[in-house]
Amino acid sequence: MRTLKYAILGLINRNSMTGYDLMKVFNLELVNFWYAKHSQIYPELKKLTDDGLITYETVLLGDKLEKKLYSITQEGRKDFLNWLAKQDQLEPTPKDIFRLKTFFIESMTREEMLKQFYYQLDQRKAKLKKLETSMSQHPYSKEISDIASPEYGDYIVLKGAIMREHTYIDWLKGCIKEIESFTKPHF
Amino acid sequence: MRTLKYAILGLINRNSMTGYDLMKVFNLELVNFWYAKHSQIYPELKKLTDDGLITYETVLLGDKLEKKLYSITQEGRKDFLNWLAKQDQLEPTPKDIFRLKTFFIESMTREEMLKQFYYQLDQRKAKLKKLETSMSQHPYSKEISDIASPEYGDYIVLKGAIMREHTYIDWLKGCIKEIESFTKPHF
DNA sequence: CGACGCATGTAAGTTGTTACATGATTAG
DNA sequence: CTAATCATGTAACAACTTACATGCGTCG
Repeated sequence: MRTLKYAILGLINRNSMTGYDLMKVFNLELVNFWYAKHSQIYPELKKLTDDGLITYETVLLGDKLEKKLYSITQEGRKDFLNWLAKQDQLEPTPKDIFRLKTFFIESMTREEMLKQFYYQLDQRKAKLKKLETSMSQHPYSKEISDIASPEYGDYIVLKGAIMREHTYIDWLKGCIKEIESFTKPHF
Repeated sequence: MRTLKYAILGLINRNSMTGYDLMKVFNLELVNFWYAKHSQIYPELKKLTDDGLITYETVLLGDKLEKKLYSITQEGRKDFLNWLAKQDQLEPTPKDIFRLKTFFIESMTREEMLKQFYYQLDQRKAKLKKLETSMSQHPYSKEISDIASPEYGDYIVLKGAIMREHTYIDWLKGCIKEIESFTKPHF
């Protein structure tokens, strides 16, 4: 589906940036729905340049360090907007190792089960806290300005990530409660 | 992480089965958290056999059709249980093309946005309906019998899938409401 | 001057998808 | 008889990860 291609085009369409910038944006801002290592980004940038969807100018940082500042071309923007407007079938449900382990729960002892669930719960809570911190610092959450601004996109996906994390936590808590009610019930 | 390996070991640990059976289980029962095509399953079965984690006996279906019925070995079970008990760090958040498109929402017109969101909503509702049908037919939902049965694992992951789908739908509805309130507000 | 961050790339390997390829069995 | 399902595999490709590899800039 070439999703990385369009993620890169979309970001460069927002602002001209370098491969290094892209890497940071992916792994800090977009990490809740897309990401890529630099080893995947640089070859893709080369490909997109060859295809005429982006161009770059070399910029000096200090005396020697060269960086490539990429901009989108007309053709690139057209390709991106076309992808964006396309209606997609639902993707397959994302894979989830912890849910897979949960499926096999009958092969664990109750202690193991609970240890697993509590460990997940701790980590999920920490993740949620980070997301809520981001939200509290987000400009859009303070003042609903314009639905056509890039900040609005940031804002609603962040809201979605928080909701998703809440639900995962609720599921974990429900499982724990149920398992514990079976562990020490008859007294 | 060799997750496919352990998914296969876990399933064969539950019941001896063929590659074809595995394919069906992945794409019908486990599809909400793991899946694989037959082109990935058959080579993996070969590998696991070579590594002594599973064995097979050839069974005839009719006069000629040979199928390989795989069973787990002691070594395989040990490997599987070891994986199951291992505490994992949180995986990276699953990728989601629709959330990515939502992030780029400022490059869409309001009509396009809404068209996208409503289309997603329809599909998600249909998916939820299917999940709820599965749940209503699930033996465990009728009579909470034993937490140590395989059905319990089935049941709680299905419950989790329903919760996840509900939340996705709530998010979509929230976005639609917000966008519509901006589309026709000042009259 | 040392640590950390900026900056860009390649190589090897794993995982997963799509397509190619074949043939038997069963239900209507 | 024919379509759907059962059954097993390989080949080519795409996507992604981990490791290798190098060098500059800045802050303390």
